[in-house]
Amino acid sequence: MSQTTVSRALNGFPEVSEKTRQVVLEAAAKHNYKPNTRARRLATGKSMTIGHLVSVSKEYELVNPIFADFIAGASARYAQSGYDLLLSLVPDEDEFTSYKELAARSAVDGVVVHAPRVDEQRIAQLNSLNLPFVVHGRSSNTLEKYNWVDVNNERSFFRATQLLIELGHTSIGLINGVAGVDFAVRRTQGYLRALKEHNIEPTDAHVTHSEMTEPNGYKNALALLDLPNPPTALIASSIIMANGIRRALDDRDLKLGRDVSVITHDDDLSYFRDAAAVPVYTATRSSVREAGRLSADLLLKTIVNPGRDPEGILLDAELILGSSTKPPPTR
Amino acid sequence: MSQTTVSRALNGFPEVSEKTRQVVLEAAAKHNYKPNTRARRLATGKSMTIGHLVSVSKEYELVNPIFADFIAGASARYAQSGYDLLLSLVPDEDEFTSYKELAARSAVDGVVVHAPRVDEQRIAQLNSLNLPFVVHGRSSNTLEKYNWVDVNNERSFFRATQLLIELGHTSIGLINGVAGVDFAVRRTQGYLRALKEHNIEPTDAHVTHSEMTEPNGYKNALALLDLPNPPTALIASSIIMANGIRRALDDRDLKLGRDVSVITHDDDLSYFRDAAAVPVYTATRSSVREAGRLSADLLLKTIVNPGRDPEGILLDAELILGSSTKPPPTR
DNA sequence: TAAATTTTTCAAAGCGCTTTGGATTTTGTA
DNA sequence: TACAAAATCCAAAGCGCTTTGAAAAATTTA
Repeated sequence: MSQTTVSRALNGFPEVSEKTRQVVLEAAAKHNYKPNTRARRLATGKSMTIGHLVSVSKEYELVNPIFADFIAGASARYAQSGYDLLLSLVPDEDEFTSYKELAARSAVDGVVVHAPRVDEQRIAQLNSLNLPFVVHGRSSNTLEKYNWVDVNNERSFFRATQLLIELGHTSIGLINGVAGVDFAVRRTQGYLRALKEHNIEPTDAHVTHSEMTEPNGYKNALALLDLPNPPTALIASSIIMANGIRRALDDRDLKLGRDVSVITHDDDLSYFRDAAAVPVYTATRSSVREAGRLSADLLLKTIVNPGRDPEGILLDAELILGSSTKPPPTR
Repeated sequence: MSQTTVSRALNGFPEVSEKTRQVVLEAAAKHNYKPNTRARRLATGKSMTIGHLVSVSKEYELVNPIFADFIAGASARYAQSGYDLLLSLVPDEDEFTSYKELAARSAVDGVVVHAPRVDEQRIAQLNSLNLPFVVHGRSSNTLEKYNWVDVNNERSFFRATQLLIELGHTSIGLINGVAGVDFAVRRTQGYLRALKEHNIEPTDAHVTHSEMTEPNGYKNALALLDLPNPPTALIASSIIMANGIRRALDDRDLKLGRDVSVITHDDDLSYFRDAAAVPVYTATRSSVREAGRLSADLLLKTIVNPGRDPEGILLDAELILGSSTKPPPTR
């Protein structure tokens, strides 16, 4: 039997009879034959690989656990479609160099951009490279067309803030992600809009920005709690920070919910799933794993059909009522 | 100039003069030329790719944040040596199928095995595939030779338990990882050995096994705290569980350290780094990122030199004294 | 200067597949 | 049965590199 026939049988072409296909498939199964990835990729001109570049700040070497869940969602889709996932952690200053290198050596068919900034350069750069990509998040200050999957951060944090105000809180802290990263900016916007709509004067010192680690949640919560007029409620950008906030409250002998209300954004991380009947945290919840799935779908669609117009998918976070929010304590 | 010369110039062969090499390098840099990965891999017969298969329990779809840090450590080494990292999340029941497939289609030059069980099948299977691999952890019940990088779990937990006993605790709970996973078994062994050496009768109900999530830390801590004779100290297998334990103590109006002592294993995760002058948690600390680096080194060495005898690297966790351990409260 | 040696270059083969275009076989129709 | 059409198969080319083995150029030695 010729090589051609075998190749066609395995790749599901119609030019081969069902009978021979069966013979081929059986023989392949028997000898555990799988077409050599390297040869196949060269012959087809496709890499069948999606690149995820996770930028790591050189100084701190942080890897956000959120990536793990996002990638878990995406990975399943890639596998379904026969794609491999190439993961690369790169120092953030030369992330574009890495994209360019991947494109130049034809190592990937598409890439996912994580954590875009408000004024993200990578988007225009990738468009100029002609490498299909999807952004997890958005970039407010760009006119480029691009694929993205994002949560409605502004609206979520508006609602969260509003909820606290309606409970009677007038002094609300925001423990946000790194300044300049798009989602953090939008969250601050939502927070400020809610304050404004209720005629509450915002206080600069009530908003903190940092990597969303547990220690930073702790540190920033302490900073806010130790203010002369401490906020009675805190909004956190990550459930990991919320864990740090709990620790800070502990240190000050304050009780979460009773003394200080907390709302957190909840990415529904698999190791922090808040699935109790009454959730522990009142939260704006949106599964980052689902975002990973959707991003993968979008990217694969774009790769298969390169002419496709870029698309944006906006997810709405649910506002989940838990036991971490109460009216402020009466003095 | 011939293709041969260019190839040799770029790949650093000595047969090309320094002058022509410079010309080639400049031209390549100018046009951002990088040899096509697909063609190069076919020609060389190497995949220049390391596979990380992370098994995901189908039921819960959990992705342990520990992987993120481990992979971060490994990734840097791969990049240095020109290797790509292929990440694949697979349902745990068919993990070997995935290894076999990767090997059959020559997609990777080596793989990393995560979270081996006491009676791990994958090790013998991989040896039979002749695919270089390194295990993060060990497998007690196998006679196979294999590369591994592990922490001295037995000793660490022995020391942790001993410390608590010396502080005066006689009732100590262990909130461990999933039963049957090698590291969890060894930790239990260390814990039991310390109890035995101090003539403390172990109590079955004082040891819990589960995925090391925050909710499980909470749940298991509550279960222990609500026992008729609750332990006065807890040992946790992960700092994420320790966060759950803190929440459980909170719920019972107990103070960490003062009312209940806690020691946790601390993988030095980047989002949970306990770097205060006086660490929050007394902990057995060992950087999982460093383990990732060492694993990568070991694997790359094995790939370059296939005849190499398998090697094991045993890391010793430091016992870090923090503020979460005190003598038991006097009644 | 000529021969021997070393350095530098190159044409061509080959990596293991997919795909093209044509040949062969089978099936359907008159 | 004979022919056209459809189904099935195959030989060979090509994917973009690396590597081999040999040729050409440069250098050294006699």
